[in-house]
Amino acid sequence: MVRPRIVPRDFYLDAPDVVARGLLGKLLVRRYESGPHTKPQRLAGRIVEVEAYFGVDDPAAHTFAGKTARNAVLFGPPGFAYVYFIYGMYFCLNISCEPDGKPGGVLLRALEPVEGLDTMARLRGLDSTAKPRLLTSGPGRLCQALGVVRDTHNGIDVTRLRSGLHVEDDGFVPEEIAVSTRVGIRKAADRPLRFAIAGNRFVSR
DNA sequence: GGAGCGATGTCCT
DNA sequence: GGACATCGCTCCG
Repeated sequence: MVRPRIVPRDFYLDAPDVVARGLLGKLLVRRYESGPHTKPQRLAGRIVEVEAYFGVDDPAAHTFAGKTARNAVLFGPPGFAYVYFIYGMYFCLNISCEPDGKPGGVLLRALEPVEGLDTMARLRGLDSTAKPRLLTSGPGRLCQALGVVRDTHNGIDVTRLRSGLHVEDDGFVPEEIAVSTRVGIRKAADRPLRFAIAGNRFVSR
């Protein structure tokens, strides 16, 4: 392992499938403050499952029908969080990629929890003895475990420490990447754009 | 352990 | 009005 370093904006300039593969093994880190007088805590998980969404020629992408108020972040510069509300209950987190003006993003689907598991369990409404797998295996679950919500996090820069949500590289490199089709979509459901660390227990489903 | 299904808010057709 | 990049519960094997 290397001294952890924040993943720079250049990393996110590439096409969604390239960025998606590259994100596997990186750490998603949240600086979480439970109250005004408590000191911030690090919540961190290793990214083990992602999906790529192309901007224009991908019918499954939120950006397929053009720019709207909701998806504007995906049309902006790379390295920003796109958080949206789904099924009336959950949030999902993407990171924008491609140059400014060209839409594209990567959905984070599962983490292997690394730091702050107790707090993650509490935020998920689970007992601290709950199986770690229930904390962050799934796009809605990982947002809940890290306290990621749209009001606070949509549009923030994940290449800045002060954002409170960033991605860092500690040198971990996955041995093998498993490729499959994306989960939970109807359109373009046959495209091989889901990537996961092969054999990792924290991959969803 | 897996299929089926209801909950529930926001956005665009 | 319908679809939705989900989850957790029930029921069945």
